[in-house]
Amino acid sequence: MESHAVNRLRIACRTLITSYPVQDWWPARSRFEVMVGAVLVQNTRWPNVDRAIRSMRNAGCMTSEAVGSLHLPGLRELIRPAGCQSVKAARLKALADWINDSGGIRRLTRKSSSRLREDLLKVHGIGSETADAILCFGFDRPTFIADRYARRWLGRMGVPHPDALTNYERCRQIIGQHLEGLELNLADLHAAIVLHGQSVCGRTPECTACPIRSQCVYETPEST
DNA sequence: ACCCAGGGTCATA
DNA sequence: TATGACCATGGG
Repeated sequence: MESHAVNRLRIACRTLITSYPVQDWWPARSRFEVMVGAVLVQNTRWPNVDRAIRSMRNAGCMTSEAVGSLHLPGLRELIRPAGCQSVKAARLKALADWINDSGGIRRLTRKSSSRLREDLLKVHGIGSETADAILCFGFDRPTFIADRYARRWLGRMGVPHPDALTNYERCRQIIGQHLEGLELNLADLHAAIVLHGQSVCGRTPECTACPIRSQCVYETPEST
């Protein structure tokens, strides 16, 4: 990517972060709760996830030990509001088993980010995006989350590399490289990108109320 | 009565 | 490797 494009991207990132309420965008009381939320939020709206999380809290099941020793039907019932109960209950089980077999979350904290990501991807039900969300918000590791919102937004920013917009891993690699050493809070950036995508740039190409419309490729020169 | 969301897996071609 | 069905609830 050309240098001025990278520079434009960097400025847009900062503008985006300061334009949205990114603090505590991911509400969670523990690392484990972040991980649970990351699984439950797969293809699901947060309000539904919140209900499921609360019901797990109320049942005293918001620990890897509790989830590990809970019967599948019971867990399925607890997380029902988040949808896809059967699938997600099994995934939470797999997650809890992995944590417990690894000697707890404390132990996992010592791993390097790349190793942690590798191991997360081995857990059945945790793909690249969920792994990155857990790394970023659960373990406070700087990680660029190349989800659909991000890729769509990057397209609007005029990111030229075609591979960077279709493939998740490619996007994470390429963009992560470009944001290297920019002192950006990538958790805040992800929050801002999602909030941005959900508010104004989610479905329409026009960015009427968009805080970064001056950098948006859909904002043609003749329309201003 | 649709459509879709802060995805991932599995079965096909 | 690249699509498509499937999971399933709640909100628009």
